[in-house]
Amino acid sequence: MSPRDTETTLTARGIAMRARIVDVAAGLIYSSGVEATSLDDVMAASHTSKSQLYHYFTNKDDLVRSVISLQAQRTFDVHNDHLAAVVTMADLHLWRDAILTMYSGAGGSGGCPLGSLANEISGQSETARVQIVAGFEAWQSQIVRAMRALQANGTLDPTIDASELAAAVLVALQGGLLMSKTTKSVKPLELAFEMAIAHIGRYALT
Amino acid sequence: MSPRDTETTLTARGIAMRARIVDVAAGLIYSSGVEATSLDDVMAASHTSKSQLYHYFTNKDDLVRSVISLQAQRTFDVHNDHLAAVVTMADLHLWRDAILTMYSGAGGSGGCPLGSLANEISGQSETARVQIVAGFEAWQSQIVRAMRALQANGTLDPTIDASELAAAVLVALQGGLLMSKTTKSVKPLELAFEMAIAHIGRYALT
DNA sequence: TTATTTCTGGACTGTCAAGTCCATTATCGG
DNA sequence: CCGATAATGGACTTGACAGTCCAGAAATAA
Repeated sequence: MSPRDTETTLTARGIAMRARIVDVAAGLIYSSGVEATSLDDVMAASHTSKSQLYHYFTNKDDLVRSVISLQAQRTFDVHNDHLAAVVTMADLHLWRDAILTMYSGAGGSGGCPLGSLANEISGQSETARVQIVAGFEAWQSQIVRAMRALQANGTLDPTIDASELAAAVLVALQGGLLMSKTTKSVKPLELAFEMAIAHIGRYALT
Repeated sequence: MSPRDTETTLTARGIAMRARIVDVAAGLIYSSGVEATSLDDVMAASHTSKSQLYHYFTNKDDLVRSVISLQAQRTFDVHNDHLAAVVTMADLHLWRDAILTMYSGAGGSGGCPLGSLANEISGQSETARVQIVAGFEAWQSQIVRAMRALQANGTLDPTIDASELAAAVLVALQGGLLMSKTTKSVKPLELAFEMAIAHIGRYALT
């Protein structure tokens, strides 16, 4: 899948080096954006040379693609830890609390890694856009699974569209994360969760 | 307020020229972002020369500040047309329909001009961030006014915090606009409105 | 050991972008 | 009409950045 595959074979050391570069690049891009992050920045922060970057990646776009994959995976993992075992409405609040703590603890939210990328390059690169949409869909499918679980055990109205409900929840979170990043306050994200969970609660069976 | 003020005085022609440059720059930045829009791009699209840009603006940041002001004002005006005279819940649906039509008509949403700017530069320039936050607050105050109107005429529970409710609505819209831009579909924005209005509806008095 | 391949260092190139400078043309006030 | 000032054209400088190239170090397999 990756352009690298046809070039060389990576050793264990190479795999680790590559992962470190992607990790560092993801951090820089998260805080400064794709355009504002130069390869020189990545080199300096990861203590690597230009040859290394072009040994592991065909160009900057390739590196960015890897960063998107990493952020999508990380996002998936974080939410999966809390959404996978949802059986009651209270579990949704636990999920909310965990995410809220995570973002407030990190000294003011820096926004959603995936959302930031979406905003910046979904209009520039179609392949990147598709890749990010896939990340969102994976995330959304986790929420769908949680909704279906609630429907299955009689907590939630089984006639409503779990997919649309999940999409709305994701929309709320994205808005909350963007506004929290902008206002440097966790409040918007809190309001987003409250609204999203209340939205789900509208279809709760007593 | 603007850095230009201390330099020269603008004639009517100069004011028009300056406005045209800001307008063109706003369009380019809206579709490509701040970093990806060069002054050469602005020159080409507005048929101006470099001297003109530096005659009307001290530097690129100054131009960007003007673009932010313009977009904040435009956003304010668009929503004001529909929110200023809200007296019933049905008026909120008219507002939703108008905005939805506006974004779907433009061949796939390009996102919120203010939200896109917020995402890209709120982490880079503190002054820009503050300026954008002010734009959001003005927008939010329109929603607050609409909520207060509904509370005043007995449509909405007067004990709830109109400010928090408005903030949640704004969060939903931002999320919807971002997701619509990313997925190239109006659906997320529709879901955002539906959720936001339902959220308001929870506090409606029968 | 030795041949082969991966991995790394860093100098170098070409391009593009921001910002400067100066000359020239339009416009305005008196 | 005529100085002063605003408005414009465009060449030029400087720096940053993506991408190239080649030489050498390290590891791997036989």
